[in-house]
Formats: sequence, C-alpha cells, structure tokens
Amino acid sequence: MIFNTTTYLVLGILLREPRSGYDIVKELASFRPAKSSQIYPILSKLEKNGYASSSQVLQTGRPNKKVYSVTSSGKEKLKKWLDTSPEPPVIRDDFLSMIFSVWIKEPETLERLVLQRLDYLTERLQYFTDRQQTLETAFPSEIRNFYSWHHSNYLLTRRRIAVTKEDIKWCKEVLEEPAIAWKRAQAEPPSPV
Amino acid sequence: MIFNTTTYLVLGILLREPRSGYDIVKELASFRPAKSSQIYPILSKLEKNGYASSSQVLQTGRPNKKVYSVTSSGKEKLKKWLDTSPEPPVIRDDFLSMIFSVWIKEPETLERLVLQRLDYLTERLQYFTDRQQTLETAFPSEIRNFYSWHHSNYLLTRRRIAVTKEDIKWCKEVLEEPAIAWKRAQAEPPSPV
DNA sequence: GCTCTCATGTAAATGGTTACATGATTCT
DNA sequence: AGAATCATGTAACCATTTACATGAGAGC
Repeated sequence: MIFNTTTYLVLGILLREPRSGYDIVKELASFRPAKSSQIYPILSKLEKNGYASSSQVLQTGRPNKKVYSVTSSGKEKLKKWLDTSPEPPVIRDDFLSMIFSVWIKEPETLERLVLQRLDYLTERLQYFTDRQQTLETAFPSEIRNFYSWHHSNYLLTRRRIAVTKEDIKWCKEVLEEPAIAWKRAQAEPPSPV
Repeated sequence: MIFNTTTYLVLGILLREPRSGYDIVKELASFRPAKSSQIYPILSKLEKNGYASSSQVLQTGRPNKKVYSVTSSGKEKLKKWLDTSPEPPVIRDDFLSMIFSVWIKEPETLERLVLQRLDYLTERLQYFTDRQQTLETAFPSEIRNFYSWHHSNYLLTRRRIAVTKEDIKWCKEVLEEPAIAWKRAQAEPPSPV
C-alpha cells in the first residue's frame, strides 16, 4: 500500500479521535483542504490493509455513518513517518502568479487584486484568531502539554496567525506605493493642518 | 485549448523576455517550481494555437535551442486573465502535517523537525535577500516603475522575505518551549552572574 | 573516469478535482 | 419552494512528477 502524505494526515486525524469520512473532510478544510472523493478511497485502503478499523454508527434523523479508528499498526506507521524529513513545501498561489505579470496592466489592476487579497487574508486571520482564543479558554493546560494534540494545534494556529499578519502588512504596503496611492490622495479632501 | 495557471505563468515569463523551455524551468524554480516534462508540452500547445512563436537558435559547444516569444494574441489572453480573480492559495507543507501529529512522539522529534526547517528557511531567506540586493543595485529606477517587470519581482521578493522572516521567528519560539528548552538548559554551563 | 550543465522531449504513474448518483432533514 | 447539511461513494478528467531516452562539453 502506498502511503502519501494525505494518508498520514488522515491517520493523524483519526488518532486524535475516531471520525467518519465526512467529519475528516470538515476537520481538514481549514488546515489542508481535501475533497470527500479523495478521503473515502484512502479510508477503504487503510481498513483493507489493517491500519484502521471501522464501525457502523446508527443515527436517527440523519444518515448512518462509518466511524474509523487507527489500529496499533497504523499508529506505528505514523510514528515512523515522523522520524523522516519532510519535502520542501509546495505553494500554488494564483494571486502571486498574477502579480508576476501585473506590470503589463494598469496600477488599478494591482490595486483590485491586493484589495481582494486583503479581504481574504482578513477573513482567515479572524478565523485563526478565534480558534486561538477558543484553544486558550477551553484547553488552558492542554495547549502547554506537549503530549496533547491541542498543543500541536496551538503551535500551528499561532504560526498561521503570524504569517497571515505579515502578509496583510505587505498588502497594505503595496497599497501605499506611489502608483496606487496618488489616485487615493486626489480623491481625498485636503488634510486639515 | 485549456489554459491552466501554469500556462499563464509561462506566457508571463516569455513576455518579459523570449526564452527556451530549459530557461523557463530555471527561472521558475525559485518562484513556482515546474519540471521540464510539464513545460515542454505547454510550449508546444501555445505555439500550435498561435499564442507563442519559436525560432531555432544555433549554438556552438552546446545544443541548439528553441527560443519562444509571446504573440499579440498571447499577450491579450494574459491581460484578460489578470482581470479575473484568483483562487485561494493551495499550500502543501509536509512539515506542518508532521507537526500536526508530533504530539504522539517525544519533544526531540519536534526539535529535530524545527531545526531542519530553520536550516531550510534560513537558506531561502539568504537567497531572497541576495535577490533583493541585486534588484536594488542593478535596477534602482526600474523597481520603482510600475510598468517594469522588475517592479513585480521586487514586490514578490519583499513579500517572500517578510513571510520567511516571520516563519523563522515562529521556529525560534517553538525551540524556546519548555518541553524543548529544559534539555538545552541542562546541557549548558550555569550562566555566570 | 565521474558529475554537472546544457538542451528537448515522451510515456507512465500518482495526486487531486469535478461531476455524478442518492436521499432524508433542517433552515430560510 | 429552494438551499444547506448530513452521509458515502464511483468515474472521468486534469495537473504534476518520475522515469526514460539522447548526447556533447566543461570541470574535477
């Protein structure tokens, strides 16, 4: 069986708490989005090869679900992966590819792209700041305990907040560029001195 | 013909200056890596559909090459793309997926992963800082001119430096976590007071 | 002698998305 | 009445990587 990194992520999420495929997709959405059509086949393979086991959970008023748990061999597999070294990150950011060629258009295009980006980043920052708040109030001791998964979450959330803030700062700097800012200066009333 | 974002990037890079497939791969490496097996078919398609044109350049002492340029219809296509809105970025970072599950191991694992990450980030920071220096000394006026591609490069380089610095800061914070730092404190000689 | 750079491509495989199928319940 | 959520999956397609093929010249 081929273990790609998404498979290890699925194992890692199930190890925190048994879940259905549907729940995994939701949980992954903010961290590393994946579609259900990718997750369900991974779960089948994990079970077929003994790395995970499933049990039917009957529900009333909504569809029944299949809840998966990690087996000891699954946990071992995950541990061994953590003793390896990760590949460098892959970033596919169409916004940056657009900035790459924006010089062939007018400054207005750059302004629009950066303003839209700011909207996106501001929303993300809000989301992760809320998450940090929740972690701090709901799990004040766990986030300081290395052996709790909340500690991992806390580290990742703090990182996300830090880099997002820096990205926002960069956007605001771009909007202060003369080519963009002179237009705003004209539109504004003279500053009262 | 299907234009994916990599195709637009290729168009954007050729518009700056005509290049061979081999040169495109090198140029893209630091910004958005792509293999030659992906680039060459894109170039063929662009030419077949009239968005780019090629000419053989004969060389002595090294293989001849095919240098591609963007046609006016290619430039139009690129401009239209810049009037759309980009999809949210996709980040595949195995390091972060490992941090996600590191709580099932010992603090040493986290320490090793973060130290390796610091090496990687430090190298990247050096690379982009050098690049910024080069841009500032070689193109002092172009980087301030919106209609020069050096301006786009300068914006992207500055962003990269800013977020990388923040990522490095986070790594160093993680290394100061009690679970990791107490070990170092024991290894160190008592601080002279 | 070995590895690196230059240079262009094809074939096979993997990773991931889009589209489709199905259906009850709850919210607007 | 229509959209959203819960729930699981398959088939087809797209994007990208790995592996392969070829070959000359430069540097160690």
